[in-house]
Amino acid sequence: MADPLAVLTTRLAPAFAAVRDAACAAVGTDPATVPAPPTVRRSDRADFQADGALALAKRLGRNPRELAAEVVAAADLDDLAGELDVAGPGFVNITLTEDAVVEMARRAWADPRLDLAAATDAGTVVVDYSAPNVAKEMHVGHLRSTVIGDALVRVLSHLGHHVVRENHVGDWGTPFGMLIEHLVDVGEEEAVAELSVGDLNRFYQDARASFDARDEMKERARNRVVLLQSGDAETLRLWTILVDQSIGYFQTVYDRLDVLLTSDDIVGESAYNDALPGIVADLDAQGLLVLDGGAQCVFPPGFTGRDGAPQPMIVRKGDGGYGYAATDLATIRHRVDETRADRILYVVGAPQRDHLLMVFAVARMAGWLPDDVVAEHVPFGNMLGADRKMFKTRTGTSVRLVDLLDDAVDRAAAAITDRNPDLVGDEADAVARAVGIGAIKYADLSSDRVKDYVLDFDRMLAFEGNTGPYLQYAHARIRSIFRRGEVDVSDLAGEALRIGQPQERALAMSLLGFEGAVRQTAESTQPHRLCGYLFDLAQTFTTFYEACPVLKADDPADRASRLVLADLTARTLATGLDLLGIRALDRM
RNA sequence: GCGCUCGUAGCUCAAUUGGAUAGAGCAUCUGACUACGGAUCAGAAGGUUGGGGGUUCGAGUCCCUCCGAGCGCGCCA
Repeated sequence: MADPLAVLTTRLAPAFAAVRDAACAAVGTDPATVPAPPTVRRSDRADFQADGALALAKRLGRNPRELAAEVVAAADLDDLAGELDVAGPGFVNITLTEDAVVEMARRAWADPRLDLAAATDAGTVVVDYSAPNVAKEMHVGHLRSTVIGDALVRVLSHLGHHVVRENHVGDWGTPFGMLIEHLVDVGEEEAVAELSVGDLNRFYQDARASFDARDEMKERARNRVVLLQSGDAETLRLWTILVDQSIGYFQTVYDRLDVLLTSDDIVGESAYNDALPGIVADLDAQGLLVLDGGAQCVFPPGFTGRDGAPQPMIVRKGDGGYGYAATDLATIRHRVDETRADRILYVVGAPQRDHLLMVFAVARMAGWLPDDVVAEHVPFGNMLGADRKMFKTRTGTSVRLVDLLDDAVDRAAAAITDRNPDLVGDEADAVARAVGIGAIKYADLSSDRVKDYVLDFDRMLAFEGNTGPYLQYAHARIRSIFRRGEVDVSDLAGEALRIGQPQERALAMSLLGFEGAVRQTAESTQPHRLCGYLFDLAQTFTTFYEACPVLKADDPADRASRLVLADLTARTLATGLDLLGIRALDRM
């Protein structure tokens, strides 16, 4: 394992346990009730610090420095670290030996996976994300769910989890009466032509306008919904046209976005239709169903509404139709019983929080969501315009996602011809796409997802600062070293690694942080952690590169060692970018 | 009215989930190098973490309370 955090945690655990046991024996406390994790973290004062003695001292009413000293005496880290120090109120400071750093970095370099260990608790994780609506344009709101979900899928997969992607597209409900009737009005060929080129906004708005303007249309739409729900063959055929055309269009967006989603991942709301009566029946059988105001509801405890009254979750509406809560419950049931999920992530906007918590609560009450299955809302904030309000066009409509992507790629293309005129033709186009799309995605991933963020093309496309282009540039620059030096990486296999210079050591230490960053990203479901790590790594590399000549090193052994560090840096950046769904470039 | 989320340098954001002296990038200022990709590096300056109180060895982080912004709260999904 190339993760010093994990290694040190494992190696220090016995010492902390021994100190805990002795201290407990002295005061007659049951050691089993006193946890004693070392809690190792990076430190400014040393390579790492172990904080465990502080918590232990508090729990047992002891002097933390004393306990820390006992830990130091009991610990055996001679092969990894020099002298351990007790510092401050009771930290144990740890500095790795040069040999230990070299050994771990070498192992990472020699391994295609960068020596990143698989998760010990690998299980099945369902990630529910993207979820556009049939016959409706994808807008910037879908960007966040799609991009964040995709990054989490990649990170979890890389850690060895069995990840099941699910795109819960909105392909059912009352709007389809209106949409199908509009399809009939414009004619199938015309509608297909409109939808296949991705003009979903116009189709939907025309349908809406027609619906709003004509009572006759409202009547037809109502009847059509009934036909749809009763399984009328002709209606289903028309509905399928809408669904297929939309899914085809969504796929073109996913391909442009470089996300993993395919049509195989689509499990529309309609897929659960047959399960809905059973949901209601089973809730009723369990005595959880309450008829209230004509609707069939469940009242999970702890949820209150406007006037402090209990908040209902409507599973079946007064008109007999099923609410989306019913579909969500059926979805959970399926994911637990059939998919055998251990963890279910919902990458859904923050406003849905209460709804999802209620669904989870009801699913637990009904026994469909066992205690050992984790259901987690992964909320995110809004993309805002320059005015700090919801990102909209001047006319107040939502911005088409594809227009946003076009804009980013155009700007990236301009920036690239400006900076590197040698890059032309297909390669220039490919680079512009990778940089433009990467910039958008990185901007979305690099700040804490629960917060709103302001869309700013100039900033996200800047080649300085915590941006996608900066990381892509850092990678390309390293690759150019190998091109210019005509270095064959495989020739470096037997070379010793040297980290005598502080910048060399700092780079090696940064490289060893990769596994921890990936793991932390998975646990917190916060991709910005990985972004922050990669940015720090890139900065550490440029500092190294400035101070330590690589191709021009005086000593051939230094040159070889630095090439290894450079190659490992490039591969770590490339792997990290890949986990974010962003392309690494060899030239730009 | 109730609830949720957010508030950190002039600007855009971090802070390993309660750890040591709150860190980066823009922008500003001072230096370095006739450049292994200058799309650079070294450094300076910039903070009462919205205000106030509390919890403890230790708080940007947890609790209470104000202020401000956004979003939810029965038959749309």
